[in-house]
Formats: sequence, structure tokens, C-alpha cells
Amino acid sequence: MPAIARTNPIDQLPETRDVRPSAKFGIDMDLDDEVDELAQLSIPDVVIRRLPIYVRTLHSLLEKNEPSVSSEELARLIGVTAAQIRRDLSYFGKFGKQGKGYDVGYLSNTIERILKLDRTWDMVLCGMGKLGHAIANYRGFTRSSFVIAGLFDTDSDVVGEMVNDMPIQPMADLVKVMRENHISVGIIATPRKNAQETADLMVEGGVQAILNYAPVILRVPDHVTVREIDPVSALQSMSYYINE
Amino acid sequence: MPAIARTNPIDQLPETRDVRPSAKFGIDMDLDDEVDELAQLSIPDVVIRRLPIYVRTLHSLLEKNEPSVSSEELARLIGVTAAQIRRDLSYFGKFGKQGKGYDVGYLSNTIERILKLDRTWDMVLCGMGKLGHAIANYRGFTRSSFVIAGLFDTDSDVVGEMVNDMPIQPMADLVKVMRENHISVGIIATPRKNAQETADLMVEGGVQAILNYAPVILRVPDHVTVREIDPVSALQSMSYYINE
DNA sequence: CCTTCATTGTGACGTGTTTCACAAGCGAGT
DNA sequence: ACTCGCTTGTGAAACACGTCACAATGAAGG
Ligand SMILES: NC(=O)c1ccc[n+]([C@@H]2O[C@H](COP(=O)([O-])OP(=O)(O)OC[C@H]3O[C@@H](n4cnc5c(N)ncnc54)[C@H](O)[C@@H]3O)[C@@H](O)[C@H]2O)c1
Ligand SMILES: NC(=O)c1ccc[n+]([C@@H]2O[C@H](COP(=O)([O-])OP(=O)(O)OC[C@H]3O[C@@H](n4cnc5c(N)ncnc54)[C@H](O)[C@@H]3O)[C@@H](O)[C@H]2O)c1
Repeated sequence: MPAIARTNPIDQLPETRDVRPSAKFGIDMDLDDEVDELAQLSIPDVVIRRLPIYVRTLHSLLEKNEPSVSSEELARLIGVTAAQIRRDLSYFGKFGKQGKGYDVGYLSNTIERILKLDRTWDMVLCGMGKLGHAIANYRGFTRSSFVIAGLFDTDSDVVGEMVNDMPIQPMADLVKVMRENHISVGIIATPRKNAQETADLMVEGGVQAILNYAPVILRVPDHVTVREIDPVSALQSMSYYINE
Repeated sequence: MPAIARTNPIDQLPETRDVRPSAKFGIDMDLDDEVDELAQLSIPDVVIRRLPIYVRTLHSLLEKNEPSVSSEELARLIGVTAAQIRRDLSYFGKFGKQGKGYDVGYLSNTIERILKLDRTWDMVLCGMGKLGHAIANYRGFTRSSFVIAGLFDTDSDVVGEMVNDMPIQPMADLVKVMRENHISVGIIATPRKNAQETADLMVEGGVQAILNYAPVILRVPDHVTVREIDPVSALQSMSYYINE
């Protein structure tokens, strides 16, 4: 059950499980408070999950050369309340100016720093079937701090094949490659039945975040975050609301 | 902002927006309570989103020929607490037996009825680029009450192409096709910039549930449920928790 | 420098969700 | 028929999260 923490399974679906003390206050502390270094605040995972949307929306404002934005306007764009945005941001500090709002570029950079998006994360991708190929060729990740750095499969027929300029490697090498390259993010695109064993290997390799496309709940240690991508569950929960 | 209700945007990410009075108690009432037909209970969307996982897990128990299961064991399999499962189910009625647990087949059927999965839902899929092709060929949907019944794109170069035995149709026909065939579920796989206009057309066609793969928050009327599939946001929120 | 205006950041409050804990009920065994 | 052990269903309590509402404050303009 610790595995469920911060996980989309019951989450993408269910939704909001967060067994552990949530998150620790991780941004650089303001200088004024030297005493409280250990008094870390626990930030709700709900809040963390909203931050990427804030970033995305701020980026679209940047493209339009908007210099600043009020919580009111940002809220309208995103579809939440202004109070929620202000509250969310207040977990991390004070970034706005009264009467003015938030500087778009500054806020966007700040949230990216909070989320540790001001760097690149290498990822391994396991399971190079149809979905794995699609993911490996997807351009959307690179634009967002994440880079697929290794492709893996058990099937000797596909091992060696080049996909998007990278060779598919045997699963036997996964742990070694992850350790040698300090890779802490993994994507699982194997069949359902092999997902758990794949997750176990990733854990052995030092994974800290897993994006799981297989329709199973993964059992992982507490320090590993899992998010599920599960369109079928999404559809199945929506059908409840359809009339007639 | 009503558009956000029950939506994964801030939800898959953010996570748990639910502006409206949630859901109405929709399962057939037990015969004993004739008075309260109008006293409909509002069921939290969180609960609804967990139900597909319950169903999935029950199916895997069925495969193993387990005749019954306790909330304790089910909870262990799913990674939630037993109390949560019992509470969730109690929104809909009493399905277990003291000392025994739940009949796997019966509970699974019951939840499927609640979610309206005891029938087939036709879907339209808009945007037949790389992702659209992958979705159209994905076999996972059919196993789960959802069937892609129409493919649409604006690009005249791809219109007419056969994908998985279905022709890609022009977007101009979308509304007509949806209405004539009473299709109430849509999948959006268009570029980001065209997602809102596509959603608008689906609404015109009578859509009630949209699965949105484009990274934008859609604005839709209150009676439409939207769920986002957004792996990038999922990764971006997980990176917050990665140490070093 | 003072006034006005807009908008933040946050206590206090309210609602929603989860967990606790236990009386009630079923079934097996005697 | 009675007892025992197990497990449900659910009030009540705890906790988490979202919203209200307003004092505080920066900026702009006189
Ligand atoms: N979430 C989504 O959007 C989505 C979409 C499509 C598929 N899926 C899921 O993704 C998974 C893969 O789907 P697919 O259509 O690509 O299937 P597929 O059968 O085409 O590919 C599976 C691949 O995984 C490899 N594999 C098997 N065991 C492995 C292991 N232990 N380690 C590494 N690789 C292993 C196989 O050799 C194969 O290449 C399935 O679980 C499916 O349900 C999810
Ligand atoms: N969520 C995910 O897992 C995921 C994965 C990959 C891509 N995406 C997103 O899905 C979308 C499509 O990605 P892709 O790689 O297939 O892009 P693509 O460019 O290959 O395909 C887009 C298709 O949409 C069509 N289109 C454009 N405007 C349209 C309109 N108004 N109505 C109908 N069709 C229209 C285009 O003709 C094209 O065929 C993008 O928004 C991308 O960000 C999401």
C-alpha cells in the first residue's frame, strides 16, 4: 500500500491517494529563517500535481508576451479558483505583487525550479512493442525536461533494432545501464503481466519515478513515485456520468 | 470553470477538481425504499474514479477462480485501506456478507452496472496523426465496453485512408455522424491548438464524455465530463519528489 | 507625499474524504 | 440451537483540502 502513495492508479482513477506525509518543502529557504531548516512543511500532492498545469499556462502567456498575470486571470485560464492558485503558491513563498499580479516569466521559472524542471532528466523505457515505439518517437517529452536515454525489451527479435536513433537493449542490461548513468526515471510499456517484474528491476537500478502505462497497480518502495496512464479507467469512470 | 468538474486536467495533474455536486445516485433503488426516490445521494467523483480499479482487480480474481474476497484482501491487492473500499461500496448499497466477504462475480457485475459498463459505448476519434493511428489500432478499448466507431481528421491527405478497417472521415461530417449514431463519447488526439474547436464540435454532436490527449484545458458545458491523458504533466509532477 | 486602486497572502472557516472502531450478522463447527 | 470467529456496514472523529474575506501592500497618478 505504500506503493500507492502519489500514484495515479487509484488516482488517475481513484484519484488522490497520498499515504505518506506528502511532500517535503524543498525549495531553497529564504535567508531570513535560519532556525527552521528542519521545520520542513509537507506540501499536499494535489498541489504538486497542479503545478505543471500552471507552468504550461504561464508558457502560453509568455508566448503572447503578457508581462504579468493576476491570480484571477490565471484561474480563469486554467479553470480553478483564484484563491486556490494563491493558496497553492503560498506553500512555496511569495511571488506576486499586490495590485499587479505575478510576473509571468519569473513565476514560470520559479515553479519550474520547484518542480526541478530546470534541468534534464534521463529516462529508460521498457517494453518496445507498439506503445513503446510510439513513446520513443514522441517529441513531446524532450520539450519538457525529460529525455529517453535507453530502450529495453526482453524479446531478442527486437533487441538491436534502432528506434529514433537508439538501439533497443536487452533487459538484462537495464540495471547496469541505470546505475552507470544515474537514471532515476523509468517508463513501463510492457504487457500487464510483466509490469511488476519490470518495476522491480527499475527499483534495483535506482529508479525514483515511474510512469506506468500497464494496467496494474505496481508495488514499489516508499521512495518511488508512480503515476499511471490509464485511458481505459478514465473512460470507464466517465461512463458513470453519461445519461441514457 | 464548470468545464473543470470531474476533469483530469487539474486532476490528472492538479487532480481533484469537482465543482458540481458530484454525481447523482444512479443505481436502481432497492425496492424497500419507495419514499426516497428523489432523495438522491451525491457520490464523490473520487469514489467513481476508483471503481474501474476495483473492477479490474475483481476480474483478475475471477481469472484465478476465487469465489469470494474480503475488503481486507481486495484492499491489499489494490493498495488502499479496507475501510475505504467498504465505504466506497456503501455509497451504492450492501454487497457483502459478514464473515465471508464479497462474491467476486457478483460484486464485479454490480460495479460494472453502476458504471454502466454492461453495454457498449461507441466513440469518435478526432485527429488521425501518429497518436490517432496508435489509438485506433489499440486493442485494449474493445475489451472494456468502448468501441471506436468513427475516425475523423481535417487533413484531406489522410481522409479516406483505411485504419483498422475504418475509413478516416472529414471533420465536416463529425456532428452529423455523432447525432445519427447517438455517439456520446469522443477522443481528442488533435494538435493542442485545435483541441478546443474539436471539443466544441463534439459538444454540438452531443458528446457527454471526452478523453483528451491534447495538453490543454478544455472548456465544455457542465453536462460533459472530460478526463485528460497527460504523461508530460505526470512526469513533471513526479520530478518534484526525486532526490538529487 | 498622499490617495486610490488592484491584487496579494493568509487566518478562519467550511466542505469533502479518509480512517477508526465497533455493533450486527453470517456461517461453520459442535 | 448455541458459540465463535470473521468480516461487513457505518456513525463519529480525524484529517485534508478548498474557499471566503479582508488587512496589508505595491504601483500609479496627482
Ligand atoms: N496506457 C495506454 O495509453 C496504453 C496504450 C496502449 C497500450 N497500453 C499498455 O501498454 C502495454 C504494452 O502495449 P503494446 O500494445 O505495446 O503491447 P505489445 O505486445 O505490442 O508490446 C509489449 C512489448 O513488451 C515486451 N516485453 C515483454 N515482457 C517484457 C519484460 N519483462 N521486460 C521488457 N519488455 C518486455 C515485449 O517483447 C513487447 O515488445 C500493455 O500493458 C498495454 O495494456 C497502454
Ligand atoms: N497524451 C499523450 O499520451 C500524447 C502522446 C502523443 C501525443 N499527444 C498529443 O496528441 C496530439 C496529437 O499528437 P500527434 O503526434 O498524433 O500529432 P500529429 O501532428 O501527428 O497529428 C495530428 C493530427 O490531427 C489532425 N488535425 C489537425 N487539426 C484538426 C482538427 N481541427 N480536427 C481534426 N483533426 C485535426 C492533423 O491533420 C493530424 O493528422 C498532440 O496534441 C500531442 O501533444 C499526446
